[in-house]
Amino acid sequence: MLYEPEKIEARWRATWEEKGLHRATREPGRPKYFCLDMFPYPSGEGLHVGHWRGYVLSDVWSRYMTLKGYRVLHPMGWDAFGLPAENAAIKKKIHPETHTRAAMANMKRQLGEMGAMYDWSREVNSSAPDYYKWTQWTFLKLFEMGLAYKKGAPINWCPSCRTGLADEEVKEGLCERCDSVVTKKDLPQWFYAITRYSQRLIDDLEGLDWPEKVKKMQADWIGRSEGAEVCFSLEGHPDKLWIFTTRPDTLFGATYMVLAPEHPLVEALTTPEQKAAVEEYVTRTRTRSEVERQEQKDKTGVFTGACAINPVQGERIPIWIADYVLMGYGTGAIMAVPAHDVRDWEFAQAFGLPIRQVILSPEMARELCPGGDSEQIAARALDAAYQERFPVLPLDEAGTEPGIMVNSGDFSGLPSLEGKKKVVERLEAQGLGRARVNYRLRDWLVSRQRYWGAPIPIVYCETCGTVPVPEDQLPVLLPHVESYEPSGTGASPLANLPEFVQTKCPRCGGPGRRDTDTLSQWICSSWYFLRYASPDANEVPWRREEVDEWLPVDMYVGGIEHAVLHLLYSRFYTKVLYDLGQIGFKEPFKRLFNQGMITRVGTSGRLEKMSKSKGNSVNPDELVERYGTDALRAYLLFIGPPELDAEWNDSGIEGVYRWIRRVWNFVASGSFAEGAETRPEVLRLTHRYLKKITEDMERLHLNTVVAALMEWLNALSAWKQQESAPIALETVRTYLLAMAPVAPHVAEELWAQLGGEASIFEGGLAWPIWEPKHLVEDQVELIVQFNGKVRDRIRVAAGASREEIEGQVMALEKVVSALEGRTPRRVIHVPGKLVNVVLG
RNA sequence: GCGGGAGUGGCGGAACGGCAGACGCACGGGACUUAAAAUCCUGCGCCGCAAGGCAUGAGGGUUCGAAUCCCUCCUCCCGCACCA
Repeated sequence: MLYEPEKIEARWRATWEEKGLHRATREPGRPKYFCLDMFPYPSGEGLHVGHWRGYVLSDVWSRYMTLKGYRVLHPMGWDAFGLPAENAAIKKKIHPETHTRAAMANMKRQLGEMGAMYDWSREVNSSAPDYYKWTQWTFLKLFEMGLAYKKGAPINWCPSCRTGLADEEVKEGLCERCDSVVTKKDLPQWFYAITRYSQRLIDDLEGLDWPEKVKKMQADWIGRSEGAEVCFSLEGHPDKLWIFTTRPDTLFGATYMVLAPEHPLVEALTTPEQKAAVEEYVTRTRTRSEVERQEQKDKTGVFTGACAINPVQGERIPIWIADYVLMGYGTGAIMAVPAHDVRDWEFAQAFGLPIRQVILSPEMARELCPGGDSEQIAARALDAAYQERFPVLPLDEAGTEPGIMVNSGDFSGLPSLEGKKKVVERLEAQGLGRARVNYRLRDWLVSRQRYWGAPIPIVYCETCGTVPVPEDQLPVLLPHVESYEPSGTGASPLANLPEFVQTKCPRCGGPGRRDTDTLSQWICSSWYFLRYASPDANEVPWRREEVDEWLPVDMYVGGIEHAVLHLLYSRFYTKVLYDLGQIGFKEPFKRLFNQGMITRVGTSGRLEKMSKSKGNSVNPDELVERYGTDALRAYLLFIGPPELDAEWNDSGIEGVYRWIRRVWNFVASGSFAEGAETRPEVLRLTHRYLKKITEDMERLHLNTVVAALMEWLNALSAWKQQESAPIALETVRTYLLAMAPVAPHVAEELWAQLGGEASIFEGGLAWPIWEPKHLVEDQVELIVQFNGKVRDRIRVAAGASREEIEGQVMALEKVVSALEGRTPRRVIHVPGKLVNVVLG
């Protein structure tokens, strides 16, 4: 019988579906396992083998966990609302709704052919009213908590996507989706106050079984930094100027101040003589994009004409404005210490401002006091400070390292770390400062000026103001429109629909206008994993007992591109819902796995991430037709370590296809003995590979799992050929179980051919366990080395003593001739592995 | 600039203090075939007829023993990038 995958694969998938084999069920006594893929957006271009990689990985893992006896929830759904889906539709000039429906159907067919054990009864679709009703509900919950607010501010604007963007969606000044240069635009927008969760989002990273890289990317993005706020009074002006610094120990070295050009005090402070220059600079800054700012890193700025008073020694220092100080961070103002900050140094150099050293680095201290111990160094530094030797040593760059405070009044002589605390203490006592922690994270901009999304459930009423749509009036349906292209004016396409916009105020019944923006797709995907627990719930977003049953997600598989977008937002949402008492856990994803990309040389001639637009995509449909799904699955595992990128090789799949066919022929052509395996050699072989495969599975080293399956088959084939006695059926069945997660269709078929009545996946706890007793050998081979180089090998009895073995080694012909009568300097004996004879 | 990851045959990779190159791809030789495909057997890091020597980006170090640990450097990839 020939191996013809097309004849068995569809049949088994139909059988699995009929039996409801992949339905996740509640069943007391068996532990649950939630294995989740990041849900895709329906693209119309379908899936390429790069997409398959992650899905195959999670499916192999789900099937393995099933065989280990877990009740596995492995669902799939569609991130169907939002920019990616809408842009895909616009590109094809098809209405997003029509396009999305067709794309989902095609992708669902492809996912079906993959043979993944998805529980399709739980499919979710974020663009369906019964889903986005609850997306809107989450918005209302955040609104009630005061976490959703509207503010007018210059926002990130993508002129190509014609919508506002969150900071996380801007990469190096370019739009994350379309690479256009992001500009600034003044638009009132909805924000989520994610910054209130900054510290918790950092703290809870610790317990997560995630790649360290992703945890670090999140921690860096949130960007905690400890320092102090310091109050400067202003000369001839009643207001105070608050600044944030991480280096209060350098306060004596502040030689000028800088305000962000947007700082509220700029106008009031600027003197008449400087007014024109300052206004010109402010206007210029406002029109520059992030990219322009990044390209031109030379420091620019203008003097305001005003001066501030240093709170520690009363010195007058000039106040400048410059765009290297950002309004969005800290207080939007800094004290500049050019001697100890590289940016301030550059600015001072550019504008000829004074540089005063107030920290003596350990190297300089040594130079001033050669050969001295640390006390002498400190004393010498003190001496230098008291004598007001200024600067202590000529600086040729900013010294940012900690050291000893000098030129700092009675703080001189303190190590800078201690000085930080002392300076803050004194400022606090005088009411002129306080310790303070700042975060780099900004609040999350969630409104989009686009059509294809969940409408924001808010009504504006002239008498009641901003009124949330009551829960029982949800969903606010997205109207079907003919013209859905973004306007680009900042108004969403929905603003052109009077029948949508004009409504009644839910509070007073008077005339009201609906909010016409839609919610970012990142909101739809910030809670979808909860919906899988109760996809059919109508009256609630999810049933508490079902969420408690299945969540949190035990294993989450997806690309690293979501390291700070989706994963940060989902963690925030989970914490908010926890605070609301809606769920009982604080982190959504216990374990995270980022699969590597599949790359291939594209039209550009370079090795790039696979995608249709780069002309390097490989369609799985054709490969499935030619080699079958099982071969493609196995090849995507075999291609390399799953966490690393891998280059697609067109002929690489041949190897795994041949392996599967050899398994087929091995089983189909064989006559096997009934009952258990008795020969220790075959048992040893079986358990050796079982051990290797189980251990590699646990570590997710799926490439070596496939390699071990190949080796195991090669060994069994060789054994079958050379021995007259047939191999036991049990041995073959064990092999099929071990290969089942990788190649489920062929394993299932051969299992049935060997008389299996139920599905190979139905056993529960069917994963074969390796047993140490079968691995024991009576003889072991040891390597014999001279000076660490392999020169010979010997077989010794497994229980042989050290003396026996070394005696045997010393008697070896090669050893005798190498020694030439001398005594070895040393003999290293690693039991079970080697004997290393160290010659003189 | 700062931070992280990676450099092993013609190629993908394995080993992660103890036999470097498992398992495959490609390629060479052979069997079967009228022939081809498929399949099977066999060879395959480099130098050398061989014995042997040399080999894990480069150089140093630790160790009886280093692809693996440490230091310096080079190259590539990724993240962040005026966040005070």
